[in-house]
Amino acid sequence: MRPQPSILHLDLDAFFAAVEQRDKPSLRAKPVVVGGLGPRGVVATASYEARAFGVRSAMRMAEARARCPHAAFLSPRFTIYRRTSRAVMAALRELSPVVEPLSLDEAYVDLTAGTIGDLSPSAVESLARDLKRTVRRVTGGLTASIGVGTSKLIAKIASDLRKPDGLLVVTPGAETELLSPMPVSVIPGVGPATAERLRRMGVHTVGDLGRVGEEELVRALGKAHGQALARLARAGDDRPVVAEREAKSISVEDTFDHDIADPALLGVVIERLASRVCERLARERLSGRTVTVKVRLYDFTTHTRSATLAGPTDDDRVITRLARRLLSEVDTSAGVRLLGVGVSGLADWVQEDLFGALVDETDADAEHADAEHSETERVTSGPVQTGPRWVPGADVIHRRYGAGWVWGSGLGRVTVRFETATTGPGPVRTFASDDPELAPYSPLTPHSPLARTDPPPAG
DNA sequence: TCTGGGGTCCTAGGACCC
DNA sequence: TCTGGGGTCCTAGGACCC
Repeated sequence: MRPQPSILHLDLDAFFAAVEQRDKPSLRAKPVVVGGLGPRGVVATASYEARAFGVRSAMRMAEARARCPHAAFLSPRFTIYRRTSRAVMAALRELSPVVEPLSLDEAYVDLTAGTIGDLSPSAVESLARDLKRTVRRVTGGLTASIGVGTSKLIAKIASDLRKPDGLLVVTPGAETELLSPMPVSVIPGVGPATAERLRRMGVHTVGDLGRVGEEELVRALGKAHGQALARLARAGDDRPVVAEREAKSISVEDTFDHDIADPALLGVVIERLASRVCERLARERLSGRTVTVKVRLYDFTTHTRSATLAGPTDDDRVITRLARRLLSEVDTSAGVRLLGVGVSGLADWVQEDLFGALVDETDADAEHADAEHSETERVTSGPVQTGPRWVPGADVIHRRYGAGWVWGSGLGRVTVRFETATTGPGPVRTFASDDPELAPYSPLTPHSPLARTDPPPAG
């Protein structure tokens, strides 16, 4: 536990709906519901005026319409929300560089990392008041709720307690008193399933939870969850605020207005989803090793199928082909409600089509290449850079495969094909990962013709 | 016409290696 | 050949969050 209330949690009130009300004055003080407008849409955010009619996040849109027919129903404009969110996050970074966004409308700030000298409760409260004014200014009028305390748990619960447009600083030492009468569901991580299990153990409040032994919680909820809850229940939370967490996966999914059973149509859809994932990979200069297909059937049962390549890729053809194969492993004949494609095992390189040659049906060495990248073969220990590239000034395309060698780990092999535009594919050669002949092609070698593929910046 | 879309983290079993 | 433990990786599913 920290000695001072130095963790701040900020939450923008009814964020999506508030942005819409800001941009469309006619909607101000009126019920606004933002979410999917299709037959299977759900509510993303309801303005407080709509909440008065019982409209809630994650509620089916049909039900929201029934409860509040006169509300404005809007589909989300994420580009605008992102822009507004960036302005708020920038304002938070003025307080302290250690800002951990949890979503577009929420973030933690570690005030000890900033230049604020006085972290007494009264000083922090006045700082938070200023911050609310700043948020209002940089967002064009949006309100935020702020909680401050000695831990993430306390700060988050505190910001919830005074919503909307609220502010609560929890004095050090007052944490247990605040928490113990509250229902266990206030603890982030205690959802319906956990709450039900706890209820059956006779645990309703955080106070009850604090009286249960850790061993019993671990037995009931598993090691990680049990241990975490045992600590949190006693307000023992020393989790740090972590700025700049790297993405672990990228995914795209679509729920269809009507179930799809036609295999040809499903094939088209999976290709489109794979392409969208690849666009995002390219935009964020990432590539990944594991492709996952998600299939939600007509009855809401959900299945995933995944496969891991020997090395990372962002190649549309490779990902699409794999996604199609994974989809074929699921029985979709009774109708599919949702399809998704995701990529994980992300590598932080500008990646090109690893194993791209495999999808080239005219590839004379396809068989060889297939053996080379057998999906069960484990060769990669780190990011690799691969793919066909033009070498400036030379009439040659190099394709490189393999793994580990970029880091000199010696775990993998590297296969290089030399092709020329006039003679077509040349022989494939396999090198040991540490073969000095490869050095000129390493992305880590300065001036390597293969090190970068993007054009130099203009001007 | 019940139940979005984007994520994170955990668990459990099996493969595989030492 | 058997037993066995530890560690890591992979896969599938589930809980949870906003």
